[in-house]
Amino acid sequence: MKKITIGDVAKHANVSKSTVSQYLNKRYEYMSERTRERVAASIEELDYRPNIVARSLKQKSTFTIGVIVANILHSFSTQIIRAIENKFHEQGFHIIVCNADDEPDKEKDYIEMLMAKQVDGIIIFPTGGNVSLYEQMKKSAFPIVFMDRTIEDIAIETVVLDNDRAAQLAIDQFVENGYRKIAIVTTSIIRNISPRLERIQGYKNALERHQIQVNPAYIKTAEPDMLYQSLEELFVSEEPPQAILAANDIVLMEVLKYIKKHDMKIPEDIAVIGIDEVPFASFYTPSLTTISQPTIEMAHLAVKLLTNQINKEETGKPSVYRLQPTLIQRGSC
Amino acid sequence: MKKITIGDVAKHANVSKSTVSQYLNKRYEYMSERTRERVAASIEELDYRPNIVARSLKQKSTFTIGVIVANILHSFSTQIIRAIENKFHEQGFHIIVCNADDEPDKEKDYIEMLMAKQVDGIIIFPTGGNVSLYEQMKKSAFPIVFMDRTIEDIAIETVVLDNDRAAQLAIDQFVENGYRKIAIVTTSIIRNISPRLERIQGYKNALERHQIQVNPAYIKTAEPDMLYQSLEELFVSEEPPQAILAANDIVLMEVLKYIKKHDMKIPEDIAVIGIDEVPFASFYTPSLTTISQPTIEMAHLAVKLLTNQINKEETGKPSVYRLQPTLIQRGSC
DNA sequence: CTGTTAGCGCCTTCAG
DNA sequence: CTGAAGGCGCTAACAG
Repeated sequence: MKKITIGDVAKHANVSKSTVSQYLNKRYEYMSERTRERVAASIEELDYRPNIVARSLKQKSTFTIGVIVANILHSFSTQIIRAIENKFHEQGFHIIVCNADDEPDKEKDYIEMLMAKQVDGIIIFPTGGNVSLYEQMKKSAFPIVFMDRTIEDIAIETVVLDNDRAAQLAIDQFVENGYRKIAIVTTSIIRNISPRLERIQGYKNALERHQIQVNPAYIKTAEPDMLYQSLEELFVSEEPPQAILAANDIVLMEVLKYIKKHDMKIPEDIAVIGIDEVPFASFYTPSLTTISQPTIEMAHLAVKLLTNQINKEETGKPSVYRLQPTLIQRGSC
Repeated sequence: MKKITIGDVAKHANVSKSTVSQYLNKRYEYMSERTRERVAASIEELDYRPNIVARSLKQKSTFTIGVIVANILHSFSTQIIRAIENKFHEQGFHIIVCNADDEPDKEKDYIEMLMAKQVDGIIIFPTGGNVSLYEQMKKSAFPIVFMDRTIEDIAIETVVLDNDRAAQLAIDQFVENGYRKIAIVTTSIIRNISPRLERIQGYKNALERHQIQVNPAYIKTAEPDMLYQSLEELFVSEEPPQAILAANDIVLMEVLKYIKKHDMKIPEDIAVIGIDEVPFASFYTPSLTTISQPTIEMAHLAVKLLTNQINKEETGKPSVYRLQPTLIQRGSC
């Protein structure tokens, strides 16, 4: 099964390779009607398929985009990926998805691999552990946009949620419903991941605004497998909270597990709000109040920004885009 | 920002391009210690990155695999993709994921695109709508393995669940718990998608085995957005079922929505078992009994089969691999 | 041990 | 309108 090439088609159609190439690129002005038909027929007959690798080598564009997510286990990542893929597919681009697993080393490998593969651009949920690499990419004008997390002091276009506001929306909702002992729990902040920090800050800001004293014991951060223990600490304390803000979907699920295990009632024993929409929110019992991210918009914006960079369309706009979350009121608060 | 190439490195290090190439391919026997160091230094200094596209053109291998899922909305797809990605990543392969959205035309486009991109192989959840294309690929010895669905009369290696057994496990569980009026609901079978057919068949087989009459009204199939209506028909009938087998995760969620909306109690009013494990199964109230697919094993097997094909290792083994499901007993039945 | 030489398959001037 | 020629960046003989 020898691969058939443009040369074979040319021979078969009795024209030169360049004519076939013209045909492939739809430059029909450059050939007679008859030639065109002959070429078309030969392509059909030989079942010829152009080799995109060869074309890419020549044209310096692979029509492929890399997407590196920090952690694919978040439903947010999955949703964003889906939306990005849809959008790029419309434009004839493929995407390669990589999961850095929150490990800067993996992230570095992926970035280098993707660049070696000559992808036309990268959308990345940065771990934050490769600042000098980011800078280098930026300097070499490689198209890149950050998603979900901001990295300080780097002028790279970034699309994130207004995390402060997300937390405040949740706290407002709690306070409106009469809760004052409110905890927030989130996954580990040892690497200063911006959305987590910002959500905690938003939590504090909101409490202050409502003149509620911030109780440090009500702020819990831990790796996913330590979350159960953190919750235990929260609830066996002298003054357990009456409400919990789960700062992302993974935390939310851990919270729900804990609550079920200890036979507590939502919202009577404990009210909960989760940031990130989860597929079961609407039919869980009780239904779950959540703060949802505008994933589609975020994805589309990121795609747009990246596309502009690829096409070298200059934009004088600001570099960090914060999109607005929405409170979806349901039954858990 | 000119791209720097192997030639630049060669010049900088005062050696020939081929020596640099040798170095890149770790054939250090072919050069002196000093040369090696010089090359290494130059690469470092120039921040050189090999161009994989050029290499691929020469070597006829892109170290990239295409994965086309029929419908990415199924959690099963996501799980499989994750496992496939992990496995291939170990071997230095990238994967490109495509979502055919259950549309044969999209599937066709993707297959052609991936082949044009010279991927080394494809794993595909076939829609079933492109038989002649499948055959053609098979004939040209292009590495390919099917997943999740069987296609008749095509000798392509296929990894699927033992769907008959999956349904039987569920029915056995229902019957053991005293249920006899058991319904099955699944997504549309107009395109003869094998797992759906097989699950229905397994359902029938099990009922027969238990000497329960098969009631056609208890077998419902519909597109996702028509599922609600199908459930309505099921429950407003003269003799509503006491138990429902949800044949996949999407159906399960619709069932749970319906049940919640109508304030029914699980399992008192209606028992339910779902095929496919869902993330909230363990902490839903009640916890959900499910039939889980061995996703990791399935993915690894598919990867292995594909890898063998890529390496042209002949296997005389059978062509359809049916892996075993597991019943996870919880509280919904 | 190192350099020279041909391509891989395609695209793109540039003559004819 | 069509064809010849060169080159994208890298690899792989094959000489030296």
